Amino acid sequence: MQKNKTLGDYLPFWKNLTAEQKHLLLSSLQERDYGRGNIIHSGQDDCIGLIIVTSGQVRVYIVSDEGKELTLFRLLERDMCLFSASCIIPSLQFEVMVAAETDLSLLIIPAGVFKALMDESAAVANYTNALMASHFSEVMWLMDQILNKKLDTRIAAFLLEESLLTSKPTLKLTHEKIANHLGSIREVITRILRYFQEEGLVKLSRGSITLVDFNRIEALAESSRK
Amino acid sequence: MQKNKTLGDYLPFWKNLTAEQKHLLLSSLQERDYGRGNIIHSGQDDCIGLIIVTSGQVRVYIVSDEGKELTLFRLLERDMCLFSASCIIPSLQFEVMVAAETDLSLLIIPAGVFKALMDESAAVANYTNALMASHFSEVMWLMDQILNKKLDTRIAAFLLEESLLTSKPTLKLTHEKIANHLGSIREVITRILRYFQEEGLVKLSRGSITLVDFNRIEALAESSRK
DNA sequence: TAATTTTTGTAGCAAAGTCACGGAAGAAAT
DNA sequence: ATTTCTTCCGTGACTTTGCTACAAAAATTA
Repeated sequence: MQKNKTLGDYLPFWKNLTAEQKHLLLSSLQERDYGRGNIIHSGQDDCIGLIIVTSGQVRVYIVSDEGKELTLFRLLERDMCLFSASCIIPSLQFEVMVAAETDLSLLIIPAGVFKALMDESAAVANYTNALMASHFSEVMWLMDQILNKKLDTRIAAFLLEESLLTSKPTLKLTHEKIANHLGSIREVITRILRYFQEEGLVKLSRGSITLVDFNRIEALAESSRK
Repeated sequence: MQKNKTLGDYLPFWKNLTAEQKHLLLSSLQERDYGRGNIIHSGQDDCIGLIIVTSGQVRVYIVSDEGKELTLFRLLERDMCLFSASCIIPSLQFEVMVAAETDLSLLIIPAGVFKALMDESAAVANYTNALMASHFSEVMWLMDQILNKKLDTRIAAFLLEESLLTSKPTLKLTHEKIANHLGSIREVITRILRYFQEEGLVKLSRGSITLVDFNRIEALAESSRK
């Protein structure tokens, strides 16, 4: 890969860097591939660095003491994430998991290198700011969903999102996985999907869900989105 | 007030500023007082600037479409908050409310001034970063509470926090206000407080709650804190 | 004192989470 | 090909929390 060209493409602050800084970034930059399901980052101590998704799909989520999960957001191509470099921002005090949802490739800027750049360059620091703010905004949106929306609408929205990501009407998903995304539990998802099926919205079978009546699913999801 | 001395005291990045920057800050700095219950900041458009609490107590919270509230965190003396200056970080895309919980005094750094400093100074930008990260961390802690803890333990913890803040065992609080803090609803709070009273944890009367059995309240709250 | 507002109580139902178990579908092993 | 095993799903009974609606009690104001 032509790292030089690529990086300038990914990083809005690239043009504000000195030649030395660019060189430092390029020479320390790592490329790494992960297989579907692999953990990229786990908890506070882990600090591989800032990641940039070049292909594939990443899931950022939290896990409670009892093992209940909740997806905070996903990263697609060109997205970046700070949480895998939480050690460079000491006041970021919470545990997140970052995992590969598909086979994927990342660029990794080592934590130490990025920290150095942040300390030197206001442009880098401000970009970091914007990045964290956008993650923060997604989490606040999620907070509103959890507190104020009914689960059926959230499931409907999630199913649509999935079929959009995979471009298929049939999703290879277990009820458990849906529960893990939405911060709910398997039994409740089963219950509601069953109801969806009775209503003719979806067709269920072991390990897969086929969206049948897109319009009505969308109508349901709408009331969660607004 | 000796603004000079004070500001250097409040802002960790003060020593990294140039003389001009210090002057800019000092000359633009505002001092403002708010009465208990006043709204300091409301929603996206409002952008008075970065606030520093010099005395009193601030509540930062969100309000849903249906009017349900949830306290994100509080600010005490010496605390700072970015949300009243969300316009300087365009990717901060959510609506928060900031209100005076007691009579209080603030220092206000106008948004434009702070933005200019952030753009010039990596130290300021990085401090902003740290500030946002610590707010973010508090919200993530809250997310865990909401998703994974039972309401009775959250109420117990909240009552203790209140009695710590006011240094009194009798709290002047309505059930409604507690609900607004915890993102719940009045009836449920009433129900659980009633149960607390039956168990001899608290003594209730209109508009006030007296903590009776601190030990058992703490024991309950413990299971939410860990 | 009467009228009004605020706060609390309560009942009944709905939604979501928890617990416990069983059974079915598919994969792996023999 | 049959058995074993694992993963996934279905279900019922129960708890917790939220929602709706209404009423009573306490404080405030007129």
